[in-house]
Amino acid sequence: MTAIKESSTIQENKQYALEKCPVTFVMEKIGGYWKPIILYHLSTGDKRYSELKRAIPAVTEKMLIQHLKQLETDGLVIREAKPVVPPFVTYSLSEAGKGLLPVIDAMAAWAFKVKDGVYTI
Amino acid sequence: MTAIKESSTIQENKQYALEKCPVTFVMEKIGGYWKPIILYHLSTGDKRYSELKRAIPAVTEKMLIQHLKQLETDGLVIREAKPVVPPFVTYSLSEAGKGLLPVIDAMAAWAFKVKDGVYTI
DNA sequence: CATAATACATACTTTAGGGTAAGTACTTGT
DNA sequence: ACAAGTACTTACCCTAAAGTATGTATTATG
Repeated sequence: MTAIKESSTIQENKQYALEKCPVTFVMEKIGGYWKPIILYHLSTGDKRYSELKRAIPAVTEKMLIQHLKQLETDGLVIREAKPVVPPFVTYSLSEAGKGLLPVIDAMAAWAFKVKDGVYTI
Repeated sequence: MTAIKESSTIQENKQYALEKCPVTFVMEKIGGYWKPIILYHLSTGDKRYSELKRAIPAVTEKMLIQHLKQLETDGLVIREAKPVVPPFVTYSLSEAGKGLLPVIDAMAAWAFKVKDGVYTI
């Protein structure tokens, strides 16, 4: 249990995020490098833990499970475990998680436009 | 100039991002805590540096200027400086930057839905 | 009996990013 | 002569996040 320094700008900010700036609020939930990528891979349907691992080879197991737990805690993904051995766990998007798909889709659309040279960056 | 360790998963990943995952590619450009917030504040029109500072009180000057420079380098914002004293510098979205507005808008729309209780998270 | 498969957990180390504080340049106003 | 305003810059420190490596439970299978 690592104590959080109260004077961290970002941490203090998080308390008031929704009131102050909607984008800040979203960044609390899906900020960080891996979360949007996980959501993107779940957007095409339920995935087992091991399927996500294969779909995102660059992520370490620690990061994957950590972010899945956070996304679950934040109510964006749903974890379902069948009581079998070996374990069978699937992750899927909740309604709130599905509500974020326009964000993910807009990201993908922009990336493809860049790829196609629509924008010169 | 701080050397980047080659063995960082995220750093290595960045080389191949666009090929592998469009969302990863976008996260390279607007990932991090402050960038989407900056874009959000620029979405309503050009802003002077000092206006941005006032609009985002929680950000430190170092972070603000650092991210503005990165966004400029990435071709998402345009910096225009009038050669006057005191300095008069305005930041605005480039075409590519404007292309990201659907992403920002989708974020804001989701946040307001959460606020209105459309989703239970 | 040992290995494989799945879905994690945990201890420890490293690093990238963020925070603090101070300084710079140039001119106008008092 | 000194402060005030604007848009930065730079040096140093600290922490949160990410990476590495190993361990756990359970059962089927050779």
